[in-house]
Order: sequence, then C-alpha cells, then structure tokens
Amino acid sequence: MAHVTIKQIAERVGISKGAVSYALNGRPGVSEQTRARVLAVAAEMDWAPNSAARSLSGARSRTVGLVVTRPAEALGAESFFVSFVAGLESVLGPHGHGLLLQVVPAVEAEQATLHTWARERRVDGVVLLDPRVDDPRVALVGALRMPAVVVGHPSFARGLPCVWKDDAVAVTAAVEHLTGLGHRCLGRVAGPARLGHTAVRDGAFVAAAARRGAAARVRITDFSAAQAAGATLALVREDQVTGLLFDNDLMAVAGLSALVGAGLAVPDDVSVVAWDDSVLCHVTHPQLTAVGHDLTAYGAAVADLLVRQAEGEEVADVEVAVPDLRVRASTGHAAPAPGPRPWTVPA
Amino acid sequence: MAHVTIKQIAERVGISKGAVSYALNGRPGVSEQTRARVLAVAAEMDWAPNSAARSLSGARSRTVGLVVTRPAEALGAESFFVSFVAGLESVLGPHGHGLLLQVVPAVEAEQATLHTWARERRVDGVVLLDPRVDDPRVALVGALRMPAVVVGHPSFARGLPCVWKDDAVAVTAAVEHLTGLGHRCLGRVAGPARLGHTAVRDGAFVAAAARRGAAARVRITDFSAAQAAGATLALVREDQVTGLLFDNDLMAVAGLSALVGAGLAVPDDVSVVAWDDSVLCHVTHPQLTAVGHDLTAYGAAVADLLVRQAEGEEVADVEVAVPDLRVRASTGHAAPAPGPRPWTVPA
DNA sequence: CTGAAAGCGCTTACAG
DNA sequence: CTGAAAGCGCTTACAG
Repeated sequence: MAHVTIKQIAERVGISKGAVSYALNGRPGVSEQTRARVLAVAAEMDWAPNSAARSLSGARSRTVGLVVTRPAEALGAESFFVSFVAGLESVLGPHGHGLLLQVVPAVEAEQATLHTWARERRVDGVVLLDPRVDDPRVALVGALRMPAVVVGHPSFARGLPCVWKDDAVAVTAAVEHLTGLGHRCLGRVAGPARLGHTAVRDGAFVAAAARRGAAARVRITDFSAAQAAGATLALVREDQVTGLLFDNDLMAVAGLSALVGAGLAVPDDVSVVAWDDSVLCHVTHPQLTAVGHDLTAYGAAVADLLVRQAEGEEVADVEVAVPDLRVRASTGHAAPAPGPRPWTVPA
Repeated sequence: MAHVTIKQIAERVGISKGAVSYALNGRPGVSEQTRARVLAVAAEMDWAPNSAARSLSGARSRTVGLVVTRPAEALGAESFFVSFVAGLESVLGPHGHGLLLQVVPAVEAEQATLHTWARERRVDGVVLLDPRVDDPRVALVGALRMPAVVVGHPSFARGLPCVWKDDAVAVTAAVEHLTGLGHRCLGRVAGPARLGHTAVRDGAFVAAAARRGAAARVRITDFSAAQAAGATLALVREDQVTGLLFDNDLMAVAGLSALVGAGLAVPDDVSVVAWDDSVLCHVTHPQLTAVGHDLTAYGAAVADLLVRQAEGEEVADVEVAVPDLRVRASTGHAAPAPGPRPWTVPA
C-alpha cells in the first residue's frame, strides 16, 4: 500500500497519468464518469499527492512559515503562542497547508531563516510576528519577493499586508476604567521600545491619561519577570502610581507578586490591569482585570490573508475586533485622599 | 538572482549538472579544484537546493513533524512548549531540517495528521508527545513505517525509540522533602489518567509516601485551572492533606490561589510543590518549590534521536537527566500537632 | 576524474 | 474528451 502514485491509479483505471491528474484536481478534460472512477480508485488505494512532486511541478510548497524569536519577545508570548497557532492551523489545515516553525535566539537569525526558506523554496509565505520600528524583515521579504503578512499595525507594515487590532482603543478603555475609579496617577509596565506595539500603546496611554487629567508614567522592560517586578515597585514607590497597566499577563502576575511582597494590597492600595487575558489572569488572587482578545480568530485571519496572497490574490489589510476590557477583582477605587503614603518612604 | 539552479552553476563553471551535484554534496567524483570552484560560484550566486527537488530525488523531506493536541494536554504544556521546541530546533536547524507543526483539537485528528503526512511524504519522522496508556499512535506509526520518537517512558513506547526522564525518582525526592518537613498526609493534583506519565508519577508518589509512613491521596484533573483549584481544596479539606505536589506549574499556581482565597497560608498551613519550574514559579508570592528539568536539552535529545533514526541509524532509548527539586518558599514545616483543623469544618 | 542520461511523481501545454 | 510528452531541479547509477 505504500508509495501509491498516479501511475498506479492510471494503470488500474486504464487511462493516462495526465488524465488521472486532471480528474484528481477537478480540472476539465475528463468525463464525469472517468473522474468518479479515478476518485474512487484513489480513495481505495489510499493515495495522496507526494508533496515534493507537487511542489516541484507547480510553484507551491503548500507550506507557510512562522519564525518565533526567543527569548525576549517570545517569553511574554508563551500564552499567546498556542492559541495563535491554533488559529493559524484552523485555516491552513483545511486548505492543505502545513506550518513550518522555527524558533531562533535572536532577530539576526530570523532574517537568515527567511533568506534560507526563500532560496530553498520551502514556503509559500511567512508570518511576521511582533513588527519592530523600522523592522528589517519588511524590506527583506520584499527583496526576496516572498509573500508575507505582518501581525501588527499598518504603520509598521510599510506596504505589506497586515492583520491588526486597535490597541490604542483598548489602552484608552483601560485608562478610562482606572481614572473612573478615581486613580489620578497611572503607570504602564511596557515591553521593549523597539517593538511597534509598544510605541502604539505608550502613545495611547499618555494621551488618554492626559485627556482625563491624570499623570502617566511608562517604564520599559525586556518582558522578564524580574524587570516587571522592578518596574512595578519603582512606579508605585517613586512615581506615586496607584493604577497599573501591564503589557502582558506574565508581567502583571510578576507585578502583583512584587506588590504583595512589598506589603501592598491589590486592589486596595494599587489596581492592576493585565494584557492578553490568558488563563493566568484567573489563577491569581485576586483575579486580574485584563485587556483580552480572541487570539484564535487573530491567527485565523492571518492565515486566511496569507493563503489568499500566496494564491496571487490582491489582499487588503484586515482589522480584527478591538480588544475589550474584562473587569475583575484586581481593580478597585483609589484611596480618596491622595498624598504621601507609608511606602513612599525609602525602604 | 532568483531561482538559481545547479544548471546555471554548471554552465558558469563549464561542467555537467551531475558534477556540480557531486561537488556540492561533498561526494567523490570531482577534483578538489573543481569542487572549490563550484562551491565559490554557488555561494556567489546565492544558490540553495530546491527542497522539493531534493526530496523528490532522494527519499528525504528534511522535515520533522510535531503534532500538539489542544486543549487538554497542551494547556498544561504551554510553558513547556517554547523551550522544548527551541531544543528541537537547536539540533534540527544545523542539520538543515525544518519542523512542521500541527495543532489539533483532539487525539483523533492527530492520527489523521500522521496518516496524511505519511501519505504525502511530508516528513521524515515525527515526535510523539505525551504518550498515553495504550497509545494508538504507536501502532499507527509502525503501520505507516514512519520513523518516530516517543517523548516519555519506554514502557509506553512499546518498541519505538524514546527519550525519557525518570519522573519516579523526582516524585520520590519531592515526597521525601515534604515528609522530611514533617508532613504526614500528602496530596497529588494529577493530570488525566490516560497519560502515561500520570501513571508513572502516581505510582511513585504512593510508593514513596508509604515508605515514609505518610498517607497519600491523588486527585485526577483535566489540567484546567478550575479543576486544579477544586482538587486542591478537596485534598486539604476532605483529606487533611498538608503537603501538595502538582503535575504542572499552572495547576500549582491555581492551587496556591485557591488556598489563599480559602484563607489558608502557604507554607504555614499547606506546602506546595510545582512541576516543570517555568518562570511561573518565580512570579508567585511565595515563590514555588518545584521539580525542574532542562526542557531545551530534552528537546535537543529528541531531535538528535529522530534525525539519526531518519538517516537509517539503529538508535537506542535515551535517558536525560533526572529532574531535580528546587526548594523555595512555598514549602515549610508541617504544624507539629496533627488533628482536626479549623478549615476542616464544612464551609 | 568527468559527462550524458534516467528517474523521482507530479502538472500542464500540446496534439489528436 | 483523451493520450503522449516535456518539464520542474535535483540525485545517482552508468559509461567513458
């Protein structure tokens, strides 16, 4: 049963290989009767097209590539990852496409991977995660003439098709939630400055706070738990912040722990808002208010755009649903009387 | 520069395509002088072998497959995932192999994927994660004559090569740590019973507790945070457990939260030991004692075995380092006087 | 040491 | 509607 080819099907049915190919691919050139017979025999023989042969004939590999850079960018995205990939697969699978995954230590290696994939014709297109400011990958895939979809804001895609969500609106909702609770001094524990979405969120954060007459402080981190904890305590102790917005769930959990460890109560002393709303937000005490989104739908939209683009279709940018704020126990009213607090005294 | 083929290299150097192939693959049949010239020209033209053509000629696709089942099994493995895959890639990349990833909703779909990959000749071999008791995939890859490596204990691999670590020894170390602190009644929050490693760990847990004269209770869960929280409270309230061992980090965090939410202190009332020791264990308060292992090395060992097997080598099972216990603040001395406690009164 | 040729399993113009 | 043939870009016996 192994290694069934169209040649064997052709012999069994008594027609040429070419006719078998037409029948199998639903193209004109064979009678419906012949087509039905071919399909039946192929199914009976458990035939499937040899992917290498198909790629070599047509131009397509029926494979899409995804490079994940680790550790910095990816660490924060661990919870992101499985859901997003599941979304990709929900579209790729039914189209018969595979997902080639590469995990690399740094961004330089990512560019080398894209170059190699292009030269080897391994993939029909690639997903570009976490676009950076002046991202070199954008120019690279252009030079390689490689179909690509940027997962992020159009301003970072510079002409490449992208799938994006409006983080600015979500940040604004979080800020208004906190100011609505009476918080007058807000802090944001952000990811690396070179990431495009950091810039978008920072800008929206500062603007939204200003509109509400609240102070806004941003601290940049590398997504690590240690830096998240440090930034959290610095914001609260040095900047008198009482309401915090984090750039992902893991940092929010790390920040929560740091606060509790410093003798501060959440939400009585400080309110905490996470970002992504993975299962982590449900396993803390108190549970975390979070900006949440549908990662699976996000991945599906990316795959859809990529497949259509690889098939030569003209595609336009896609905006998915705006992330929404899911309020839980980690956000509460600010203390009525602002002013010096015990913990502002140097430890 | 696009679409460079060996034909073009042959023309440029002035020899046949066959000779170019020999030179490029380091095979005898060309002079060293010719080989050097070919290599130089290939590099200059930025040539790389077309992967489809190479697969079609030889039998190899230079691709390895990994199927991840979601949600149940995979959810607990999210933190597991990126490190393990990074380990796989650290070996696959230098060998020029790609990793084809599929995320499927259930185990039936996983078998369909393996079948499809075999028929399409998409992969040279597959990684089988989370072996189950009487795992149907083991028989399937045998029938498909598909090279495979089982990530788990030899008793579940039934003849397939496997990479494993001695969980029983690690469980025993955790039990002895807890009994050494004076705990006389231990609980284990386990994953699904059908998973092979659940059986191994359950058995070691009960046996080790018995050797120390301690009581042992096991509660099976589906890896969800909700069931982990429920099992934790049931063990403590109904079974008078004071020392807990969890099957992964996420469940340990969920259990910790449930305990704190129920007014219990960790480690003063209950000690908690997590499993995997991902970053999650560092972002709780208190930080979690955990059984930890080197996931990247684990993945690298799997990839090494798979590549060697796909190349036709006879391979033997590989045992990687025994997971070790990393003691932190979540484990402490048991209350000296056992007996009824306040929280055993029905809430 | 080198060249000419067949073949891997498909797809796709091109004739009948 | 159908068949015979060329071609995708490699690898690999087989002759010289």
